Amino acid sequence: MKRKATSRRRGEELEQAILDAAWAEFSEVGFARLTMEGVAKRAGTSKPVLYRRWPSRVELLIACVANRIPRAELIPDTGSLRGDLVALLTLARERMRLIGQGAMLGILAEVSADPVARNALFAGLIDELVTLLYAGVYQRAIARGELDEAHLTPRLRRLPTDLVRNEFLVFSDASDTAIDEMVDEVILPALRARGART
Amino acid sequence: MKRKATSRRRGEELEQAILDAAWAEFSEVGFARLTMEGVAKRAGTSKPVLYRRWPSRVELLIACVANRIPRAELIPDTGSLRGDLVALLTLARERMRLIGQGAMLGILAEVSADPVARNALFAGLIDELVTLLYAGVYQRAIARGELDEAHLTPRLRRLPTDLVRNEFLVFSDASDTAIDEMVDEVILPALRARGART
DNA sequence: TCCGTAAGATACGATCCGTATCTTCACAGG
DNA sequence: CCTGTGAAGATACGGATCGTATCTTACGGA
Repeated sequence: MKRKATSRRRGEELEQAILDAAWAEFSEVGFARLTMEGVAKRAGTSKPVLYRRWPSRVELLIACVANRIPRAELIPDTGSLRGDLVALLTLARERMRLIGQGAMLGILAEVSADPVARNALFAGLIDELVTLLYAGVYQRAIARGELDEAHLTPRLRRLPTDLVRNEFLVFSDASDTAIDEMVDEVILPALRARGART
Repeated sequence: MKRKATSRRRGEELEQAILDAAWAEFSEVGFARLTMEGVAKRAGTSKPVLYRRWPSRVELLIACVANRIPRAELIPDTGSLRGDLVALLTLARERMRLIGQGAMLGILAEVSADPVARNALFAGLIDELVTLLYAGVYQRAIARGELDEAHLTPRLRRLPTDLVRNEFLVFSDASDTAIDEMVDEVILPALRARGART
């Protein structure tokens, strides 16, 4: 990854190269062993260049992850609330697998004392799934007549993502079986109890 | 915290003094800034003594927390499954408040790559609440006739602790309102769906 | 062509991990 | 009461990595 002596990148090009290098380094050595020096070397640059853009290791990682996660995907319409829920939880799982348990925990831990970075993280990565769930899956179910707006308390809106996130943070993955359990034993019963017809 | 020159503690006495010092240090500077040297100094001993007992910083922390958390508490019999569930979730919250979000995330993060420490954590701190839930709350509900053994899938046994843990890990606390929501909007409906009479 | 700005290289202080080494004490067994 | 053993406690070390300071060099606009 050594760069030609007479080719010096700048601005956007350099920034993207660093983010790519950070992702590659992260994929290779994992969150815990990722170092600024390693990223710099892989990107063909040096630490001060990184610190000129991100104030700390964790902020670089957040930027790197936000840069890599596919944004605003659509949940396919499977024709039923149950199918859509399974699709959403599966999408959530794939995203979390991309990041990995160690990195999720590490980022959350390092961010838990810093309200600014915390808000950035939530706005960029955490709240989006809930929005997808509500604007896509739940709204479709309402259109189908399976759900009513009034059934959806804030807690029930968050429930699916809460369940899969917990599974991932504590048990490092969510199996297909686990997803089915969440949907059939928890989410759908909770919705039906408030009047959903599924 | 300097010790008298001619008084050398050993065995159990020394170990407890170290755990107390670790807890004091943790309460004062927090998880992220707790160092082995700081704990040793406060305990009036030195790092090698610590490393003779615990193989790493995180294992000392786990032992320290496990030592401080009140063990095998009883969930009061409130006369109903709902009341018992609220009591359990409240107890879980108090325990987590004692530890704090930062330390919970930090410990989970450091342990996520180390299966040995991971097992120590689960055996000492995580599984116990589920056992309390099952052996206490759920068994009483079965005796009352509110629940049947057959209603309790593994997922539903874990559900209450999963919910409150997620709340704490992501939002740093669980309010009374949040606990009520979990019980009334999620847990009880899920149990009723499988035949519980509550 | 020339100059300012940022890139890139290097070195540094600081912190903290986990270990090795060595001395000193407490307790047990004779 | 005396002495040997093993753990306690002090100190120092190598190694990693953080974030910063300093300096030279190239790019690109005027």
